[in-house]
Amino acid sequence: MFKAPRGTADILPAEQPWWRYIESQAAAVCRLYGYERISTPAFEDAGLFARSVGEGTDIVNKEMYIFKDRSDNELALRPEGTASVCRAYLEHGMDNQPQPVRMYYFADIFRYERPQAGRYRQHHQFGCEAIGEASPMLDAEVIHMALSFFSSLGLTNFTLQLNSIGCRKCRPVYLQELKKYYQPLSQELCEDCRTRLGKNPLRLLDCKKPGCQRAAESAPRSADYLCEECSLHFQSLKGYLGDLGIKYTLNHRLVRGLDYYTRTVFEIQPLEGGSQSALGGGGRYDDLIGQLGGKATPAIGFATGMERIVMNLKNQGVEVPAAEKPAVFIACLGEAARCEALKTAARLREAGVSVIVSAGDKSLKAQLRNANSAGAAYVAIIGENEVSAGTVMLRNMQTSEQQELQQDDVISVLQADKIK
RNA sequence: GUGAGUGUGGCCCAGAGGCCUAAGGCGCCAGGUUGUGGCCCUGGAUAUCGAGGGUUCGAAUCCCUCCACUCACCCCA
Repeated sequence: MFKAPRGTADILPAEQPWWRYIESQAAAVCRLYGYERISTPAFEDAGLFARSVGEGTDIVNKEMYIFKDRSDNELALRPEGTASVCRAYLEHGMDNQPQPVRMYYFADIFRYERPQAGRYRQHHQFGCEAIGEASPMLDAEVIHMALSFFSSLGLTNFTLQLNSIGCRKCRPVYLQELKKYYQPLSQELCEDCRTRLGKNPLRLLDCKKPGCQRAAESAPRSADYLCEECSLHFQSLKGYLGDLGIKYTLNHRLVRGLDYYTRTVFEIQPLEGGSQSALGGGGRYDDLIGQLGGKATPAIGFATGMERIVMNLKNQGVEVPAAEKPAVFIACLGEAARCEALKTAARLREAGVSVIVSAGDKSLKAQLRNANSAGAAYVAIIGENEVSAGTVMLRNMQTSEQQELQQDDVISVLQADKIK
């Protein structure tokens, strides 16, 4: 027997209400903020991710699904969403549109990792990007949007972690300081961190090993080394957030694992969370479009993992709208009735009524049982009597009342009961 | 990649060497008189006890190998 590949999951009908709920809330929030949907391919030129996410990151190093197609193109299933949106921005000359261009997406994301709670090899992200404007207003907008999305879902108990990691100008200075600080401590660091010290010192800060944690405590903070512009940007962002009544926690150890981030980085974490805590995260990536061959174009984005949202909704006992039940279940007895059932169903559906037709050859009792477990509001019974009279027996499953009706009267009864 | 735990019908699970030709619950199917659901009652189907090998007179139960899943680390959504 075949099984879904490791780290992938079927989202069964019973799970769909959560997904529908999340998707519709997301789309509603995006409408409120003027973001338009974009869909990009599930795979791209592998180089796109190597160049944007960064050669030194775990995502590119060990988590990408890379493959060659039959023409020897090196492709990768997307390990994140931002790179593709930026590629599309450039490819379609969106820099000619009024800036910033605001877009959102739902995307399947693929990363070759060992699965565990809240982590999958294929997962789904909802994200948004605002490309073409450097103002901290936009940072505030994206953060506000992310938070109001979670609130609109009914999630409480999460925090906003905020940091600024500077830009091309000031970050090198900071990294020097960081190295200077860590060098003498290198004996106390874990093996990974010792290599990070040379390759990607920012990552030293979010190592969870106790020794490294201690070292990180009193490490220099990026926010203290920002250049004039970055500092101003960060100050105004904090000001805007304050004005909007958004509470945040400054977290100098929040650095994020993708290389393209500049200035603002943020993460949203549930208060009582397992280890895969991040509900969502994002930040500014002012150099990325340039790195991909466009002109210098500032941008900021945010993404959230839908599986983790579902997890949190369940943990917090949030109720989501139930799946719609069929309005009418048609039960039929005998060959002549079967034909009549199909015709009746067609008529009802034309009127916009949802109908399940009982198929096969079951007893009326069995058909009613099926109707009950389908949650149908009404059952239309068509047997020999009804066929010859040209009627149906319409049974209200709630009240157990039933009446024999002319075909044409069925719809008006349903409408009177506001059933669709 | 590393470490730990688990693997019994569609699902939850009992079972700890012979009483297991594997229990129970949920679900599914059928019946409880002729064309009527939800509750209740009765009956039924569905398990080569993850796979392979070994120990033993005898293994779901012990040992080995493999596989899968879960959780954790790394990192993140």
